[in-house]
Amino acid sequence: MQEQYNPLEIEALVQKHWQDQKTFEVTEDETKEKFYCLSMFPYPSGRLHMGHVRNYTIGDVVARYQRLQGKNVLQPIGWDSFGLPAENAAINNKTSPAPWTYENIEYMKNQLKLLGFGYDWSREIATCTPEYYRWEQWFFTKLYEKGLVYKKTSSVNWCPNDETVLANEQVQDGCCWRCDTEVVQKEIPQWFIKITDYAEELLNDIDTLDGWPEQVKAMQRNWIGRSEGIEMTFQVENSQQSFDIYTTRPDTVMGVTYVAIAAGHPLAVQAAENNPALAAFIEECKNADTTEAAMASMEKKGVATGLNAVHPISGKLVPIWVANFVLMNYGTGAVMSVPAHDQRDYEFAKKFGLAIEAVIKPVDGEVDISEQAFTDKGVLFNSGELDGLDFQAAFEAIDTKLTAEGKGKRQVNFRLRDWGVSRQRYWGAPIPMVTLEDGTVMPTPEDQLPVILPEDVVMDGIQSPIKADKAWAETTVNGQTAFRETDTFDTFMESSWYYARYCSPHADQMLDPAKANYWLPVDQYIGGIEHACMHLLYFRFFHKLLRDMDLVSSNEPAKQLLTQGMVLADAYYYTNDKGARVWVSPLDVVEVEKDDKGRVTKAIDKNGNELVYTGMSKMSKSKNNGIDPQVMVEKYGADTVRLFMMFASPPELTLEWQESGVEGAHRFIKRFWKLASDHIAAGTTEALDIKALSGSQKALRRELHKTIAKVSDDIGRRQMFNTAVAAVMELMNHLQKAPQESAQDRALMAEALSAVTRLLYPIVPHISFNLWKELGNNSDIEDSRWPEVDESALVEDSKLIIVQINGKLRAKITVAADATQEQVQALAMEDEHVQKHSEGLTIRKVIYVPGKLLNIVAN
RNA sequence: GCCCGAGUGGUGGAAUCGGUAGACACAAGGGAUUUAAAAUCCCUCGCUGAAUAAGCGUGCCAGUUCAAGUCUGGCCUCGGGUACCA
Repeated sequence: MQEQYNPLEIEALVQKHWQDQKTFEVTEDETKEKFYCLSMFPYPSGRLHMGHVRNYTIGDVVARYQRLQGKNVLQPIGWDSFGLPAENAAINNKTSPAPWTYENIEYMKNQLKLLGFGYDWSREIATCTPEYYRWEQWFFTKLYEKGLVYKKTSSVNWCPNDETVLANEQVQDGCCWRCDTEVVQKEIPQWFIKITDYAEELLNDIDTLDGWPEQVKAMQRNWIGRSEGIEMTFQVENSQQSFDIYTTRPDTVMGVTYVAIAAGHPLAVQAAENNPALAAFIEECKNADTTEAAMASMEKKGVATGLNAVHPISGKLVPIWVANFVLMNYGTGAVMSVPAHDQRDYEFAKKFGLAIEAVIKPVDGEVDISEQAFTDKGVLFNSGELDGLDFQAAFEAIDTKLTAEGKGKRQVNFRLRDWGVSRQRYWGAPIPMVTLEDGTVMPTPEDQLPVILPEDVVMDGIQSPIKADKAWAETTVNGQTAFRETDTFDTFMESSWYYARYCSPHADQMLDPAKANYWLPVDQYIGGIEHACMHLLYFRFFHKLLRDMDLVSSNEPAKQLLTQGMVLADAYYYTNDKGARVWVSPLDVVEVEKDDKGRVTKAIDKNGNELVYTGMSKMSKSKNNGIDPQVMVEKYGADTVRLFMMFASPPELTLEWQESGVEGAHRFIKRFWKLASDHIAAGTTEALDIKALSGSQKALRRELHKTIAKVSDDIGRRQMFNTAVAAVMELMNHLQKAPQESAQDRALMAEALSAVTRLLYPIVPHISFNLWKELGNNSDIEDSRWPEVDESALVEDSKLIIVQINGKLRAKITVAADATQEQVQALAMEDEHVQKHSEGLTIRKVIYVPGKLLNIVAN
């Protein structure tokens, strides 16, 4: 074996071996326990970034660990290849989205292979191919037949100059990013899937997701947002018209002093006919940014309609206002306003001089609303026959009264809204719906599926090619001329079921239920925390839809979920002669001076510019601080990059890219290589005789087996790969110092190297593959088993006890493993520091944590 | 705004169920080896302090406890999401 560690040579050979042997191709095998390990598939943006490397290294570590547990491990990969960036890139590069996407896939596929991920490449899928999206189209038509799909108008960002729909991302400060024209909201018909029909189940089943982080479950619960309240009807004064409102605080209803309706509400539109000020306000609201964040933080504005509503209980008249914070397409488009008990209503009432009437007071006190609203629950007053009731009693009483009078009813509401899947873009799966000449709207007949998206198109940068080409939409259905839908699906559609398609990627149906039920649910899913609500909810929703179509039998798609943090890097800039900041890649920084605390005081780039260091920030194009994984792999090898990624921080936290840390990881691998190669060069070893070991040999073997136990727990249960690596580093420090004089010294080293090779295998598979063979094993490390802990090696005959006086550390004493509390306490009292600090004090209490700690409480 | 996280030495982080704060690394400083350099190896390394004495120390302010980085309440700062970026 070579004395010098040469990663690029080893890695190429091992990768070729895996490819030739199809090491990671798997089939259903009922004799083995299965393990489905899935990382969120990448968008083929061009090159792999460090976020991908982190995500896929975590997945590969889990998959390889599980394989050594003897499981039948499926680890697939594919491409989430529809989406907006391809359209922008196509326009910039004067090409079309399809070739740009396919070239990126080829390039990134090679990059994944260079990192040595153990994927079953025979299952690779790309969502932009008709072989994939045809089944999505088919599934959508089935959902339509089941009544889970409907069409309604909904607003989109509209650029009046380009006459095109813009994504939220394409709206900057309320203007079009391309032409800077002010963006307006436009109502257009769009397709929706009834995710709200599954809201209750999606919420309840969160409780079954034991392997999901509490953080994600909490976010999903809040996102679905179940609430119990009362929907009640307000009559319009002197009119047959009425409108509904929903409230979760019916106890405050007697404090309603006005109602607010959305600008798009029919009553508002009607009232505006003879009210130019109101009409102008409604027009203004149309152009407002409708994202939730913008809605919540904008200035609250309103205009009175001049109409009054009749309070459903008191019969009093309250004014109807149009307010910019009430949304037409959320809830009923109208809200009751109780300024005394809702802070937003309070501020609105103060601003516009509306009445504020307190009707709730604390159980044991008076209510003070001179500064702000009183929003806690309490006891009703100023509420006629409801006076004295608490929240729950008031809720019941109001429900009973309104139900009897037909003016309202108890209702459960969800914050969750139905899923709008229509996009007015080209690079997506065409929505398989047609409109016949006679106006009938229906799904594309099954024998006309897939509706293929033409790939040979010219992008004009404004209109979708399938909208521009009028001939594309024309077809014949039921003997009539028909026109295809030219909108495409939201790309969340593709990413909602790819995990299931991987189980039978070439099936001539959406999925093969037998295969899907062998592999599903996913045992470990890994991806970014940013997907907590949207993707991960659609993913769960689709699984339930598949179940209700008898395609899968489980209720949830993934048992265990790991959400990894972002990757950050140093960012530097200098200011050029025009006063603009020029961001310099950390790789181009050639000279860094640090003070004696290690803080950056000066940095110079390769062109001699003096730089300003701004600390760590998310790797991004704008700060030019993205580190290309490929450059790092070429410099240090894939194993080093993988090791650094796993060691630098726990998977859920952000990771800071430090090249010095990468060098540290590289040094460790070289030490590992040298330890093994020195051992191998010294010749064969004899069998280990456990009974014959000396005290120091026993101690070393205890370290080895403690490490095996720790790494198994860290990787298998805790998913703390950083501490697993630290534990092996610690062991390696011991091994390097261990004498290699006797035959048993060498036998112990052989046991240790065999174990360490397998402990590190999931993280650094190439070097481990190589050393495993060099250590004399005939079969591949992939066919080996994870090392086992020898419990007898862990037994210790003495223990370290921490001695505290009044909770402060005063001594550390070593006692026999079977020492009693009395013996420990007696030994502790002999200690010089313990005596000094307890002098003149009376012992009040002694707390003993067996084998760990003794705390003497004295004064 | 709302929902969810995070905050520990010069730096990344460790402390798993309330029990030694700083494992393992990086950086820095010192030394060995070398003609020299690289590589490698050894030592020091939270703060104050002469100290292997003592005190202080986990974003801030309170609290619970024999004991708090960890639990409770209230803040501050940073990050993710907020329904058409993926």
